[in-house]
Amino acid sequence: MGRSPCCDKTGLKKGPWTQEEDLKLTQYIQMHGPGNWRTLPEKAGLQRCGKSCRLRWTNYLRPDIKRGRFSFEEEETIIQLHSALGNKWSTIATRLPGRTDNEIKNYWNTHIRKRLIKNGIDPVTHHPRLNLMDLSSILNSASFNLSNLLNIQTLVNPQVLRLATLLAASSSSNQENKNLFLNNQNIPMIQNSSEQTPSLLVTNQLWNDIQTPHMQVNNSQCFSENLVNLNGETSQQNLLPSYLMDSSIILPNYSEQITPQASENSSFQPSNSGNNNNFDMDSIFQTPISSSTPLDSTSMFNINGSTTEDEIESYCGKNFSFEIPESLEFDDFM
DNA sequence: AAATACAGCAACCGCTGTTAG
DNA sequence: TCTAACAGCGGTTGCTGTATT
Repeated sequence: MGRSPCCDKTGLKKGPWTQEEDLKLTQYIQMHGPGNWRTLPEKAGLQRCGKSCRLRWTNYLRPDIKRGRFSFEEEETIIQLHSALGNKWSTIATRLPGRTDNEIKNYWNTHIRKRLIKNGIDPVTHHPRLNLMDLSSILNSASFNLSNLLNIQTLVNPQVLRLATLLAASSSSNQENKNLFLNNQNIPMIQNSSEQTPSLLVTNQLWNDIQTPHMQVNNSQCFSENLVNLNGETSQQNLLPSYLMDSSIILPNYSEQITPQASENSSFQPSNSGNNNNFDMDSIFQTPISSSTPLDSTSMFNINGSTTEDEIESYCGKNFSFEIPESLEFDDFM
């Protein structure tokens, strides 16, 4: 140990650089080249620590630095690389000539990240985000029997059911439920966020949404996008995470089955219209404005472990949250 | 016009890995 | 092999300009 920051030395200046300091540093490096940062300040006549000089040079004064607004191509590259690499800003910077890691990091945090969040995209995983109010706690309850839920597939939308089983398996300590889930659904367990395989989900639609944040998501079509991979190939895919997908499940056309009566009823309950196979997505994926129970961020299940209030609010948005009345008894379904 | 909130960004902090003596 | 300095990296802070009330 015993490594105290060089800036701890008394008499060394901190804070914003002046033009005079920039000039001194630039002139010195032009004559002697960068490096030897420890001795550089004294030789250059600067009351700065070497680290501060190095940062000033690498992030601002270097002649090959490109300043100004990020282009479409640059922003697209950042999103793609971040999707694959995560917060490896220095690595990302090597793919953007003239841009520093610090500049890219700042641009990500102040622009791209916010817009992704606003549009319901997790800036960490680059997947659409889901907030399932209280569902996980219900599924975690001791009285909850997963096998019963798995038997109501004719009543409930298969994808919703799938999500429910996923949550049950990922959050429950009940190994029996986990095994049951795996055997019935044949999809991988949700991964720890730190172990996630880097994903690449940059879409034309996403770019449009970033540019014009007015995304109106239809529940029945919000996950169908034109995907563009690094090779420039385009394909029609579902934006749901792979663990929520199952080619064996044929999704009904909800847009043709929604009835005004059902849409007005935001409670999670089966339709009484005779055909129980018809399930109203709107009745599930809606948080009624008139709800007397305000959304409680602490009760929202967050797959990706995001923490900030504004993110929670944004992700929940109007797109993908639903309310389950406290009075709901799953046994009533059976 | 003043106060406040917000956004953007430069700079700092602290940690880790590398290198030289 | 050990130690200290260097260099790099990612996260965070705080200043400044702008927008809003």
